[in-house]
Amino acid sequence: MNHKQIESKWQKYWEESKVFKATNGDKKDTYYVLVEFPYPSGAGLHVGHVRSYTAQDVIARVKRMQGYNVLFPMGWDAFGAPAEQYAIKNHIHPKDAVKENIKTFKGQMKSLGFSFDWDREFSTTDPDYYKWTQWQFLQFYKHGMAYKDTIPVNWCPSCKSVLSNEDAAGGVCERCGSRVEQKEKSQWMLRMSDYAEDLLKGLDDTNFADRVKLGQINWIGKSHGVELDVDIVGGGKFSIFTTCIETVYGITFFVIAPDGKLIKELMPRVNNKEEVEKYILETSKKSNMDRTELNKGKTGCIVEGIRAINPANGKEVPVFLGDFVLGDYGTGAVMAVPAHDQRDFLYAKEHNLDIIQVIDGREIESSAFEKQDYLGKGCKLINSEEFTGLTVEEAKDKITKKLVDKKIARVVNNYKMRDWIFSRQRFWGEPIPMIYCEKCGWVPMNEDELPLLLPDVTEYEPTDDGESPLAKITDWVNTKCPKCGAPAKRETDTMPNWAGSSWYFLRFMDPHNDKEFASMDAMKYWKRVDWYNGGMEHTARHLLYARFWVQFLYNIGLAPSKEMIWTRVSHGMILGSNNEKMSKSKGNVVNPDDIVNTYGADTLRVYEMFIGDYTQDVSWNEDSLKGCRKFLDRVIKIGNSINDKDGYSDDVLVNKTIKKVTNDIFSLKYNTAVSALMIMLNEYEKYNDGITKDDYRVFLHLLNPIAPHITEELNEKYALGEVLCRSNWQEYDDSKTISNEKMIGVQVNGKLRDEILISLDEDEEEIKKRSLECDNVKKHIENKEIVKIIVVKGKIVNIVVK
RNA sequence: GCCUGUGUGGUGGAAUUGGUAGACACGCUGGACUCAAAAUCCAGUGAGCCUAGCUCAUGUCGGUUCGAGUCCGACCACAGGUACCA
Repeated sequence: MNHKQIESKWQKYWEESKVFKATNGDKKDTYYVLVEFPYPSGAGLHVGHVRSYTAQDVIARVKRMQGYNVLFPMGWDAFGAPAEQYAIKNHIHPKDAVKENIKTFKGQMKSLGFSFDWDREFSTTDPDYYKWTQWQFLQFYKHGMAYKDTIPVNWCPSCKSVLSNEDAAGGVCERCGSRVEQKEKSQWMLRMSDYAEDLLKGLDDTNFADRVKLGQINWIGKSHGVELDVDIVGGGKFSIFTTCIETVYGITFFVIAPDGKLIKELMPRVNNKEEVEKYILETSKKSNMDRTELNKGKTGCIVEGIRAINPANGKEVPVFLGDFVLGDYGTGAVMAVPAHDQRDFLYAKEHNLDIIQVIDGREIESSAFEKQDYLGKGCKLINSEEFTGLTVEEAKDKITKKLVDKKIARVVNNYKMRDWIFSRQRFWGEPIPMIYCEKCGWVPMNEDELPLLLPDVTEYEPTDDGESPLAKITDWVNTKCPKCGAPAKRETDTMPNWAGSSWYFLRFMDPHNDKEFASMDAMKYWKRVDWYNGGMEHTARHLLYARFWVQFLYNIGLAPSKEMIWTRVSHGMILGSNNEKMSKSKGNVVNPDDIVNTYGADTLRVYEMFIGDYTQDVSWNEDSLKGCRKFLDRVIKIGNSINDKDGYSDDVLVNKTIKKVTNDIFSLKYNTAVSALMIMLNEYEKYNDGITKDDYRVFLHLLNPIAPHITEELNEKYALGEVLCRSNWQEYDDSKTISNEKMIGVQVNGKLRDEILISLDEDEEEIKKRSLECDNVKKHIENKEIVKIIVVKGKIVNIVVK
């Protein structure tokens, strides 16, 4: 059989008959299968894409056959740096490059037979789409959720350009190799930290895999502790946050962030201004990498003239600057207890500061006695006035209560998750629809003027001072203030790549709506994404952004529920045959087109499902691929052995396989679903007088979601029944999934010695008796006392002897 | 360092969740067909030994149990994420 012919025949049928079209309002139950829409790069579809798309396609196809109205859409996440880089190099408008790439991707996807509803396709770069991304940004702004702030960004002094964290990996500019510095820049921010608690709680209303939930929980990084006010000698105060209030009597100094607001306020009172300012400058030149990797916990500088009072015991201690304290986490200041925190310990040693032990348990000569070592071990406090002698756990409560009662402390939660930096100094992104007026400040564009289109230009390089390329286009930048009409300027930053992908799944529910981003009716109809698949690398950030976006829309009445993604699963990567990530430079890239040409789309699909555990990484293996082609050839061949009998040749085999394939598909065990089908075929091949039409039909049907072309063709060729993709999924009779007879093992003292054939309704005493009669069992129990005989129904017999 | 995941034949991987370890497939070996090769088909394939059988085997060392790849404790290795988060 010619796979190319068959594939194009059925692909044409699916396209023309619109079997995969999802209609809003259909009375059937809905099921929304989503796979992360790809970034259409110039390299074309990767075999890794094929893995997850096939898996989701299988789910979508089975759900359709099970009678659901299935939404299985596809689109393009096409804004972002790679297209812009390509445009800079080749002087092509990114829009044109994207168009080309989409064409390639779409062709490749069609050649693989994915059952997407192409009528709902869109790209994040379509003005009809990004109009609504901009509109939603305006809602964030209008609800006080978007604000401008000056924050440090990665800056390459030689390229004169702002770099993303990815481009500044290792503290070095990816393009020129210079050291990256931190530069203050005014950026749009979204108040995501306001949603930290809701994002944490919302996880209970999802069915995400545990490792995905954990990823989210860790990223949000909640810690429970105490915020404590600290008086400064001579007036004034600041606050610190701690999770270890039990160590408060061990404070020997405080450390404040060099990049925080506090030191700026204190500056007039500082005696060693020069030294302090030098240290602040040094810190600003370091990237985050330098701050964390180099001189761990040791650099710092005393702030002379400022001394603070330990609120627990009134003792006066010095204040330092240290770049390990971050200006934007907690309060930007910490209490230092060198006896019980390793970082404080190193700092104290470096700067010759006192170390006071307050928790008993072990000596602290060479390292700090930290909370992971003393918590829950019944350790007691020392050197802590009235709290001395209490256990750590008791002291935690009592010290907190005392300080809270004195109104100098508050019990609070802190989160690692920060606000979302929403500005990029790039050309190829959604323009932020804000206008700056000298008189009125930042003014949002009128909603009815959206979309704010990206201008057509030929230069995409950022400006010398790190502004977006849009800043150079004065025609575009200069406009009028929507409020007062005075001359004003547009925001020239664009949105991050994450913006468009934070709500695309809602748009798929109602993709052609020109009145709203999606109607409430459409969103209520589809309810949620039932099954979402994507890469592990997106389970933290993308998923968090998307959930935040939905929760915000829900809170302002524009989404039907707070969590709109139910199940989220992640696939493992496909590595090259040398077990390394596929990349051009390593020469281990496999192009799916070549495989489809040589072996056929069905072979590639079967192979990618069979290759191994779906959630784990696997490496490419051409030999194994050939084995899958061989399997399909045997599927074709066995059609020649159809006899004219009715029914199934083996009821148990059929029912068992239907059950296994169905269950495995919905528990991500595609590999064992395929193997169950291989076993079924192996059995069929053993029949002396061929297989029945029913045997063949049920087999083809079960294989259909994975290998849709060849199975439809064979089903048609032998006139076995209705087109498979329109047929009801096979049901099984659970009572027929197990045969009445079974071979079970007979053990003596846990070691297998023989086997007996039993029937499932056989009496236990009878089984015991027959077990003892086995020749090999007799040998092993000879001259021994039988202690007991354990019979596990339908599984095993174990004879315990002494 | 911390978090997460993974360690099973020559290879990819199974194992009904504590019950016959190695399903299924690849590879390899032998055979059939062929002038020959490819393709296809058949048989074998964890290691070892005193080979009707026995012993050892799921990263290492202990433990629980009639019985452990699976549970518990300690450790080792690899991969990914994260990083001075107070």
